[in-house]
Amino acid sequence: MSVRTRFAPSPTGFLHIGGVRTALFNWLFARQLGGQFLLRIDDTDAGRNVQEALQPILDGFRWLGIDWDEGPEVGGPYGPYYQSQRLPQYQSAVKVLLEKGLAYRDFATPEELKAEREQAEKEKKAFLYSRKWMAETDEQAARFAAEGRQGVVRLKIPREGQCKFSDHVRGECVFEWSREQDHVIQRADGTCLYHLASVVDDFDFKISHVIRAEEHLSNTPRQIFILQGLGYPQPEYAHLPFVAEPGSHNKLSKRKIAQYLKNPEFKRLYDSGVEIMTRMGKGNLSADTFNPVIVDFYREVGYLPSAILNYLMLLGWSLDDKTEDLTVEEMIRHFTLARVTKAPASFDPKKLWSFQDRHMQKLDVKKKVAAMIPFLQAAKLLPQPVPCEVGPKLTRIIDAAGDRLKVMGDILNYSDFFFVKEEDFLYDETDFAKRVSPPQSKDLLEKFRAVLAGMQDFEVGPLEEALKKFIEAEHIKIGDIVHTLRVAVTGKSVGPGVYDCLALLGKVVCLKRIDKALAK
RNA sequence: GUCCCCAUCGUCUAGUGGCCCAGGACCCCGGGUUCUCAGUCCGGUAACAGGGGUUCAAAUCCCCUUGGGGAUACCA
Repeated sequence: MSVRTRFAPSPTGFLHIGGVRTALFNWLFARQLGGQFLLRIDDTDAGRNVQEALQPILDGFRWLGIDWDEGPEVGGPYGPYYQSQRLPQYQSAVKVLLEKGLAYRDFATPEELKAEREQAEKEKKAFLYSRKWMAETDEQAARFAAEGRQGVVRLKIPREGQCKFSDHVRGECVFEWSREQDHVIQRADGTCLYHLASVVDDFDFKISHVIRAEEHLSNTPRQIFILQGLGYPQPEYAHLPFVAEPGSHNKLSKRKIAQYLKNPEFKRLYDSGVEIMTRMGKGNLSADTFNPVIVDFYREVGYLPSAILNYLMLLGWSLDDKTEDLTVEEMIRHFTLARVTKAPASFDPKKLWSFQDRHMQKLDVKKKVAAMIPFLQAAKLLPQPVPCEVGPKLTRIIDAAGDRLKVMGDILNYSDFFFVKEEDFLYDETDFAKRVSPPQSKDLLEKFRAVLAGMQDFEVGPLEEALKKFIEAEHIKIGDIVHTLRVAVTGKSVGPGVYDCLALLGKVVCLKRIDKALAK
């Protein structure tokens, strides 16, 4: 039988980082074994705008390179893949269970149930429904209905014995049937509940391995009861520990974003993203849709999908005692359920940052150029379409900026002065006051301007040579002139090497800006 | 409350009875290199939750305690 795994997002409007980790493990597992990975949409209670709320999730997966063989937008032989469109399948499964006596119609009111529950609590006993309003025959049902009661369908869970199953992460699991409730599988209005739907879907989609978050571990017995009742084969199970909040073992939640922003490291990551967005004129952001718990954040700011995947993979999984960096191909090759950790792992923004850093360092310049152009365009530093001479120039700029570019959006921090029109060129006032304003700085700048003006070959090598000669002649240290020079031509004190800046700016622009600085 | 799961540096982890007075990575702290920043190089701090067993030997096995999480919904 071929390996088939699935991930079942509900259309919430955004892709959560913890969900990606679960999806990633499913995807890696299927890809390694040459199987299929599919997406099923849990939209049973979402109502309208499903498509709208689903789009960011699909976009997120596509951006990350997690592709699905069956599901929304790609279809597949076992569809529909939306739970909201599968009610007939669920209802016929309920009918089978009813016919086999493995489920029953129940007419208890919520109040009656609540009373039983409270009674059990008072006696410090585990609650177990008395089945007082259980209708096993049509007559009983009719009698209850005549009283105006609404009927639901419940599972008739055995009250003795054990449910045993094996889990790839947890090992052998044993649960007492007597601890299970007679869970409702169908509401009075005929709609069905998650556990039933999930089991039916997994069977219809021929899912071989159910790889999901550990919160479903204790739901597994009731699902096994359903699938056995339906005569389905049992899939393999693997329950993954969840991704926890930064610095705690609580499950990472999209609702607690405000709280996470109080974490300094999380905040820093967030702020760096906001800064880049602001430069692109997208500054008015809501933390509900733009923050480091949501995948869109990383796409917008220009992270590398491979870095995120690499980080997420090592959250609850390891290859050995030293391997950290893996390409996507290596992830697929090495992944194994047996090496998944049992304890929850907390999300560490700084560590993610360090993966991004290393993946970026290994990335080919050509790819950086292609990826950074849209950022420059969004910040209105480059026109659309891009003039052909920009390619080589941008390549040199990116080379010069080197490892300073941590994310694609960083190009805006290191290259604006290369692209800005002369009339829009501005100085950072603090840097200018410190590095250019002092009279001795201006003197040196003026003298060095003359040297630059006399140069023919305005390239890195000759520029460096000229500057070295200059400091020797003036009996100064390199630091006495280089900072002044940098601020004069780039407007700020931080950036690529000065010789690179000078050469890339070109003689005309450099002289113009030095004059502007001297006149200021 | 009841049932189930989990527990190694601040964080992610290696460790499946002797190779571990516990290894790697991130962070942090020193120092070298460099025109700034970034990077890079060298070095450092830092953990087996606690208590009982079992064993010649325990981070590793067992029990208890503690702490955290999950399930107990006509949520998914």
